[in-house]
Amino acid sequence: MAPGKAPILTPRVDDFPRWYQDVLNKAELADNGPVRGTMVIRPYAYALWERMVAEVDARIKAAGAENAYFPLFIPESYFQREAEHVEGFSPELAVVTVGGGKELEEPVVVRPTSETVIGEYMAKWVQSYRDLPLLLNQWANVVRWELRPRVFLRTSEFLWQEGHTAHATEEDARDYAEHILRTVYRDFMVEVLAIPVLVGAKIAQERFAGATNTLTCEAMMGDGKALQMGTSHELGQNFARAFDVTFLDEHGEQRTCWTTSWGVSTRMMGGLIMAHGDDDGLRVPPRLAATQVVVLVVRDDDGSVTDAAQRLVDDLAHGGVRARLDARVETGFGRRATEWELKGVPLRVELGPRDLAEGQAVVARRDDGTKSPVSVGDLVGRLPGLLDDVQRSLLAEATSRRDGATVLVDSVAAAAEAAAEGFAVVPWRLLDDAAIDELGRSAVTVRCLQTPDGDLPGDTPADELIAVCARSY
RNA sequence: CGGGCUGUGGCGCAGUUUGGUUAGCGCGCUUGACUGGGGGUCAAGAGGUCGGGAGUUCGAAUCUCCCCAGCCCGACCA
Repeated sequence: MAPGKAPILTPRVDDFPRWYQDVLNKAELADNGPVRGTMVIRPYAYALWERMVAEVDARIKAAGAENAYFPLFIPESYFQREAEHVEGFSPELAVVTVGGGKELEEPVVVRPTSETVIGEYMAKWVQSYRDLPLLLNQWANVVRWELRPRVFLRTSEFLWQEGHTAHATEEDARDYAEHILRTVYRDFMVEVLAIPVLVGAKIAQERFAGATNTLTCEAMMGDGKALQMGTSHELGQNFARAFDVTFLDEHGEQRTCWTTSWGVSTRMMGGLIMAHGDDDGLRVPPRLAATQVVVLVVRDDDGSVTDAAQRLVDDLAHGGVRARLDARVETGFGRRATEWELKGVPLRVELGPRDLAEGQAVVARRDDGTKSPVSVGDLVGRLPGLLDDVQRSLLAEATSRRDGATVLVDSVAAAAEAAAEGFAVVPWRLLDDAAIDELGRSAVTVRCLQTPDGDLPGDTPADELIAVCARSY
């Protein structure tokens, strides 16, 4: 940005939430919906979401689950069947009481999550141990009425994927919940989103309503606060009992299933923005980017530059690069460059008459802002490698920022202080209920429990675990 | 639910205290010219039930009353 010019976005250090809002607007990502707490996802953001869906969906399928679709409307009575589930969700339910102009005999809940309906059908479909495991997933919208909405992070309606599985044994269910967390969620977040995430278990107070164990992927945002990016739950036999999901085992014994559920949502869009965004806007990691390279025609007097740029885009596309042409020469160069930076396109190729005469183009990296000339003939060969560099550098930057803002402490007071700026890691045995209350007074919560080497707790004794504490979204 | 604040072109705001001709400004938008390697310059335009209703007044964005919406803080929360 030219010195002396007013910044396009509120600088992050001045007001991070304001910056976030500015990015949503200026990068044309989303608008608020007409009903409080709802959002409109604009095309550029939706294209990113579609990329997330494609990547996550492929991993879910690789984990053996199949897609299905269950209804948006759920009989209210279903929610009554699992005590903790009702208690947890009733404050945020949207309930339909009128249909077709008539008062409904039984009110209908707009799904906040689908354990209950899916449980009902699992009970029908699972009869024998041969039907297990039953591995289902659905892509859907859900509604949870929110009092403090924030676009992408907490909205009353959001898009997500919810997996629901039934297993013959507790061990099998536990393994699968862990498998999803590691090979679907963590892998996607680290490898595609370039966001380093901590895997861990939620403490009892933070568990999903009705779960026996909740596993989580926690990321650190640019302001040091934590964001829960995805969760995978062991539901024990709570829902299986409530919905009578049972089977005959190989010995002819009637047994109750063990179920899991797991989800990631459009909240990841918020995570993407806040983990990688800088004062110039969004920075999209290349593996996620719907547009990896924008070829920008700087100026064109006779059409020759645009022709060359179009050929380049075609060649890149043939080489498997998601490239896009910007030949809007009637719009100033600076404006267009700024626009693509706001949108975080990883690489920008600038092509003008001057370049064309010299047989080169200028390649600008969004991650570090550097520009370098590359001969036109080399572009198709070199850009894929550059995209890999950008991908790596975004992950490296996010990782070192997180590690730099993570402090090991050995007292509750020190944890509260450290968590004001980032993550505080404290021995779990130091945190009794009173300590958790004390942290809460500084808006600090236990984000997850881990083994000392940063893995899921598994069977590790509780007094050997560490607690990651932070403020959170 | 309690306390505080705000509603004025698409967005952000001034004007309200002390009522007074035609309601301004920045950004954005449209058209044109010159431009063009970082939101370029100049010119000409479009766009308004001043949140809604009632009242006071010769006259209301401005004063009074009622209502609505949103924001912040508290309380409550996967």
